Amino acid sequence: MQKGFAFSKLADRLTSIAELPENDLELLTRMPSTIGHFASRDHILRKTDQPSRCCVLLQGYLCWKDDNDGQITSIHVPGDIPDLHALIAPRLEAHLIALGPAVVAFVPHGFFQEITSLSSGLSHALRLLGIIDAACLRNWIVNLGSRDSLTRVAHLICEITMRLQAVGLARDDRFASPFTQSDLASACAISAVHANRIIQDLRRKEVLKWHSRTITVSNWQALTRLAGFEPDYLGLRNSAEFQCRPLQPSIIPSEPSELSIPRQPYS
Amino acid sequence: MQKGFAFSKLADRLTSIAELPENDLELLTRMPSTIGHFASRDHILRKTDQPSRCCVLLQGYLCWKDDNDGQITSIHVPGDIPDLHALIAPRLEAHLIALGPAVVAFVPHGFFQEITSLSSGLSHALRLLGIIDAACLRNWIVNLGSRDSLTRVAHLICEITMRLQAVGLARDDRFASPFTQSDLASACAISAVHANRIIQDLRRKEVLKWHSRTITVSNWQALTRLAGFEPDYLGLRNSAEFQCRPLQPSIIPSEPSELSIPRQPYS
DNA sequence: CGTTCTATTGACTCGATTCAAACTAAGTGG
DNA sequence: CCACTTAGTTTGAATCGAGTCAATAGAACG
Repeated sequence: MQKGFAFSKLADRLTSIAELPENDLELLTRMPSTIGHFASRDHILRKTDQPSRCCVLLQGYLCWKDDNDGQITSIHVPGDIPDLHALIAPRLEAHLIALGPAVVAFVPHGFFQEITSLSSGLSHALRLLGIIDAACLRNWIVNLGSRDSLTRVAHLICEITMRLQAVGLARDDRFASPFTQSDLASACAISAVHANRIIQDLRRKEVLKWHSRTITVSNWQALTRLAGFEPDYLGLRNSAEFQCRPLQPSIIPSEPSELSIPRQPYS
Repeated sequence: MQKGFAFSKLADRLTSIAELPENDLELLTRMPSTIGHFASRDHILRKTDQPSRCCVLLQGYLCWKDDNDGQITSIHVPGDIPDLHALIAPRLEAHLIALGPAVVAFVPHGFFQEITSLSSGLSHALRLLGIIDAACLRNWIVNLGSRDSLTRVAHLICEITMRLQAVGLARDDRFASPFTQSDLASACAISAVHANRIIQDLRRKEVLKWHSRTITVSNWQALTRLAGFEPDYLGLRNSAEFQCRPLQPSIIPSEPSELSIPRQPYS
């Protein structure tokens, strides 16, 4: 992993939602971090932990999973800081778990407190990050509450795709899906059996392919229409760039990029 | 409405989640506000608004309601600031609507920015407010995702009861319920018909009464057990006080208090 | 090369929705 | 103060989406 990768993934994420001057990016480069590699299902944080560091996700996926009934309440992609709120409220409400192999940069709380006091721009961007997380939760409530299971799954895939693209991944509408259909089911609050049937349905409708731990969105327009996906809530500055992309993603049949499918030094 | 009521409701709420020194409370007394009275179903904020003031709820209930499918994503009780996030991100994702008659104090964004810079304690408390809101959303995702409809309704009533009590209302386990069964259904993502059957079931189980726009929790223990209610996520400093209350709330058959059932100057 | 995890399929069951109708309470205006 | 209107609640019957159970097929892993 190249030097400075930890900070640059976070910088990608922050600039996707807020304009940051050079000064602020310069501040980010000083981010101290310890890199952690995790295998699928590993616990990054347990409900009982009282962390003094934040997790900046660099590769792979993490999720918050409810202790009691295994409901996944949010899924995180590279650049996210799933436990940013622990800066203010040290109590955790769920487990933070790796969905597939993941690389995490642990950054001391103190660093964020420092840059918050040094730069109003970064302070604003970090708060925005928290607010957008909440907006995602609200959107997910609408999904679970008001949409049928086909729509839910389609919507989740839309969201993940766009969030990956916001940090420079999945540019060709392909991305690693190391999570299982059961994981998907836990997120969408449906049974694993039903999740499987939904995915088959999406395949039959020719909007996506899901093979060998890779999802390929073959018809973005149809998928978003099916999902009723309106990405405003993601708060992306340049979301139009993705929405209005050409139908055929790329002519060159590229391999899934290095960044979307993490090399697996742990397997 | 007595002078200073606006600030004191917010003070009640903030002290329910954080310890605040006298200085900070003194700062709150200077809160400038414009009082607004709303009838049931009134829109306090529309999705398209770009407010420059926050809403501090003084009496009644507000909810965020999704534009497209009417899903209620959160319910707010007196002391709450439903649109606190608009301080950072001016874009709204839903409508803010009155569930029953409501009284709101509009407070300029500038005031919160000011007290945030003046007092680290208030800054912390306000951020905590936002984080607890998010924790409620997460909890609600678990509810919609993993629990059956009886449990959902029971859980919502538990949550509202405890949040009211945190700001000094519903002390006797009774509170105004000006919302309709359809509102409840929109929150719990069930049909209105089914909501009605659930409520009848809860009545039959003798855990609550719902008559003449008032809900009476007649068996708190049974209701929380039924709901699997674990109120940690509400972040209340003194939640044990409520959890361990005696089974029989109060001997004196009191009228619902003035504060829980707003007088209705608009009818 | 067997073990284990994941994906797939079919049959049955059940919770919840929908539709429709009746009933009740709460305004509104003559 | 009563007739009329409207909003909300209650009930029953038919239907459907999704869950559960159970068994098999396939992929990944040590």
